[in-house]
Amino acid sequence: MCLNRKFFLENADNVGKNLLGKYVLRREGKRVWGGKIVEVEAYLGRKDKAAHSYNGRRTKRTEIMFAGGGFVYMFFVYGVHWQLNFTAGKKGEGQAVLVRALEPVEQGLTLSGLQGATLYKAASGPGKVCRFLELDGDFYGENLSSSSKIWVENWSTKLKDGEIVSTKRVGIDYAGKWKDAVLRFYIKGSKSVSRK
DNA sequence: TGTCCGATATCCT
DNA sequence: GGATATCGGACAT
Repeated sequence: MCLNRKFFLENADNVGKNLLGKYVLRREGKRVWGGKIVEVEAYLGRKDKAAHSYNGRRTKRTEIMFAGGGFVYMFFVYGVHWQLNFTAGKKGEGQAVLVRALEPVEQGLTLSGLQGATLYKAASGPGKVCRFLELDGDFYGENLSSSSKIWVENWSTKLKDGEIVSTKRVGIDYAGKWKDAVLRFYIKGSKSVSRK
């Protein structure tokens, strides 16, 4: 079943944890592929110095963060990489969840001949997620639904607390006290997590 | 394990 | 016009 808007209306830390084990799917013509979400980070919006929406900053780029949960927020970093986020929370809050890593799926879905380490590392980082899913700025603002080119399927049972590892977020040294906030979550033991 | 650095969209002055 | 970025691959050590 495709996750609906309601799923994304909670705060980003809850949405992030709930997304672990769910499946991001992509469709391009007849080809359908995707992966299990195994690593995420939450950005809490206005109060969170690490978030692009910190202090309510609204620009062309951040605007979608304030639309409420359930939209795709794409942005570009380091001159090379796109990043996939899902907006979260209520309208005006500026919350989002960064999708940091996927385990590519094979069952009934097309995968282009990847196996072994190449397979489980194909989307083991936020930049690689976008390369694997063939996402770029054109997906900015996309509505997450099964009639779209990107959506999230709820194929798994809820994870137990013991299966989730929580840590600080990555690459946000500029964020003052917020750089130490425990808002990164990943599935314990997954080979596709970007770093231990 | 550590350092280096790409190549550009977006924001700021 | 200038600075910076929610990273990843390469190569040295």
